[in-house]
Amino acid sequence: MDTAPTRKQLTHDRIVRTAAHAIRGAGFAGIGVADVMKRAGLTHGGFYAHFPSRDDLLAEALEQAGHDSRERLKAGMEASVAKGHSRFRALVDNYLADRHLRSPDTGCPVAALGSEMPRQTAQVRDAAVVRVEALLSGVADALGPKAPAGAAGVVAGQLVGTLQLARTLGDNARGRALLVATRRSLLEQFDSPPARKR
Amino acid sequence: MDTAPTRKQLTHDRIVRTAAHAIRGAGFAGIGVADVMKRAGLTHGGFYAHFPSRDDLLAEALEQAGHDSRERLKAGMEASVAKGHSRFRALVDNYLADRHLRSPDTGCPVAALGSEMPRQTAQVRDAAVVRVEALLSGVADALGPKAPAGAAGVVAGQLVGTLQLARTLGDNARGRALLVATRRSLLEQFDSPPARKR
DNA sequence: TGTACATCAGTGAACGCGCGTTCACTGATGTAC
DNA sequence: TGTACATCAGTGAACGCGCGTTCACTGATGTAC
Repeated sequence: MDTAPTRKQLTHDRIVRTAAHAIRGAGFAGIGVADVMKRAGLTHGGFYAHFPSRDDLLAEALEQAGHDSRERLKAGMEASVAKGHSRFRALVDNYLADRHLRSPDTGCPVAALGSEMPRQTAQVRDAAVVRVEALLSGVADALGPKAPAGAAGVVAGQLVGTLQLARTLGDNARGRALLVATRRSLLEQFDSPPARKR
Repeated sequence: MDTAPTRKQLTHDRIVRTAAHAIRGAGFAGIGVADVMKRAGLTHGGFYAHFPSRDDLLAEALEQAGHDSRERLKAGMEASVAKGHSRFRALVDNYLADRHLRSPDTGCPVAALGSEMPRQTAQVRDAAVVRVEALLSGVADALGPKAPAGAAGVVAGQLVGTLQLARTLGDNARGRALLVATRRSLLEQFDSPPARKR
């Protein structure tokens, strides 16, 4: 039987969740042990009772961020599908939503950390690869079984890159125009019939 | 008349060029003043005779990286065009070349730093926006005047995102497969006749 | 062409600060009887 | 139900280190006569 979580496990979870937001908001390099502990309502001294090293936290936080973000995306997609849109359109509209421009700390960690991932330690990089794989499988799932081989990778790259460029341009007309153009392009290229009949 | 560069200007340039490689290889957060000065063959004390602050160096280095990378891309594209490929195909083949996977420090700074850009100080962010604009105009140029509106943004996002994902997966079969699939997809979607008649 | 001096570019020691990590400790929680 | 003790989770001071930045200085370069 699953035992109830201990006090320590609850605290551990709280730290990881805090860090999962922090890395997406400030980058791997932008967060410190003391800062995360403080935000979790603790003092930094207790950190090493929970994690062997800062890198262990980064790896766990990355995983948590992936789960958070996936959950959020799923919920948004279900709402879109309920409105009659294809799963692919639901994915594209939700991933490239204007809202996602503003709040990187609750969004996709691959978009928030993409360019930093190849530079991390082996441990963190491994967790990053798992996140990329999860994104690819999520996209493949939304594309459906009839999509051409390699389409998931193409679409994932497009989603991640466009969101980053749009965030760099800013939460303004130019950034949003980039999102709009990319949503349209992806739907034209990859959307399956169900959504076409408007 | 253009005066010959002073010794100081030459040194300044050397520091900027060194930093232009360093930021692409290690990220904005991954390089320090002392480190860059050492790599440029100097001691760190002299730094502030050249730059008001570290951020000033980052902004200049970003600009330099953009110029470097654009020059390199142009040269590669000219070779491809000489072989009879369209300008767009030349862009795609060169930007998403396997070689680009391995050497981020000589490649496109937008791909190398994309996810870190929105988090920088206003000064560095401004330089980043200029880099994104330069990428967009380079892509628009390769697409030619008949391309649909917004296509440059779509293609730029695709190039940047795919390269990042491929780098995260690694310089191996999986990373390269992502590049191959994206090259094919971009050519199918956006390439103009000249290159089609193989 | 040679000397005297001013300017310049780069050196290296020092600063305060925040980082990741360690550790002796305290007070709360849980267990034994 | 109540007391005694062991275990546990979190505290806070301290560590060595490297960071960005400052500054008094030195030695090389350039200019004046």
